[in-house]
Amino acid sequence: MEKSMGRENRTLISELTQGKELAKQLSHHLSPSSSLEARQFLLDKILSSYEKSLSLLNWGAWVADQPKPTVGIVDSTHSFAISSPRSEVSDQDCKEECGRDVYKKRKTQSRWTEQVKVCSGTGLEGPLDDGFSWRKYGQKDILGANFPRGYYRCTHRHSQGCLATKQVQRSDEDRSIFEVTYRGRHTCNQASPSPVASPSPKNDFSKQSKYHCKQQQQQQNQDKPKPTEDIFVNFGSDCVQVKNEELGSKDDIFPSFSFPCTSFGNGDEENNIFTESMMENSFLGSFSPTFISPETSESNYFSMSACPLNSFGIGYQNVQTPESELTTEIISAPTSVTNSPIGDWDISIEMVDFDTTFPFDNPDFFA
DNA sequence: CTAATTTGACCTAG
DNA sequence: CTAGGTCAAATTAG
Repeated sequence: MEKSMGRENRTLISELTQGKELAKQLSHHLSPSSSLEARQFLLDKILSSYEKSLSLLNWGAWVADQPKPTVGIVDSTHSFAISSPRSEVSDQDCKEECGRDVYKKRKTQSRWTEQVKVCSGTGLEGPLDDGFSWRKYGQKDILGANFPRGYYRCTHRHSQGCLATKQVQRSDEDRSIFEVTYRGRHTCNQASPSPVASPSPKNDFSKQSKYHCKQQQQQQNQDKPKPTEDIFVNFGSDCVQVKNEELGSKDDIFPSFSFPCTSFGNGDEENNIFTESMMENSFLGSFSPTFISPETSESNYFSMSACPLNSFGIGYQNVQTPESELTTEIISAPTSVTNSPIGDWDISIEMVDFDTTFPFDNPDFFA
């Protein structure tokens, strides 16, 4: 256990350090003479670093019961976690017995939205698989939306009382955009949430091999008869955007994260073993840490940290939220990444204790 | 056979 | 009252 923690810490430090240096690089490029691309590139890298770091903090620190008030994201995340700490847990208990109580709690549950864009355009789209087993329990036509919304809950709801649920809906006009809203956290012990390392036993898609399998259940529209075959989507061009939202609160605006999993540049690599399974464990603040087994968590860390890595800024375009209707109150600060990221991330930076003493020349990075 | 999905009824919040 | 979310019986898939 400590081993993984150590590794994690190192990764964290490494990421932060990198972010710091990148920021310095960026400062060099602030002069108008610098190329915009260079700046974009740096920005993207910085964001990626922070994102990764934050995620690590989320899991590692929190599980270890260490309410680090570090960064904005963490903070905001944390807040929803505590917004209904025991209610979620007790709910599950009560749920079985009290039955209809669910409706009430619905409101208090933390949730966050992940926007998945599949740029493949091959016609076969499917939401990314987050590594958990979901079971569809409902579908609803949503007002103003052309596509129905699918409701999923964790398969282990009964066996382990896992309350995690998610909703999947795809954008009206942009069929390539899926909005996945997660609710609650997984309290179950899933075999191997990270398909990257080990494919889940039940879904053994050998054809999807090394790539992260997105054998997501078909949460589809009725035009598609049976997408069972391959919902395999071309990864090279997936973009995932994650938004955190706390119900009712708007001050913890944490801008959406963009994970340009675009393999960009180097053509088709298999390098992009990305998954969008990151947010899974972000909200465990309120749950007993026991539900995560060391090994499980470890693999989680892995898949998560793998994601934003190759985000080279150049080919990057922010998958901004379709101005249409992104469900409720999704924080609309999507352009932050390209437009004014620093501003939004400002808090993060200072809280992380940016070391301003570092000399402005780092040979390490840049080009 | 078991497990997952479908689908309309039901329930709640706004 | 309406829209969104969930339940649960019926159906389908593995």
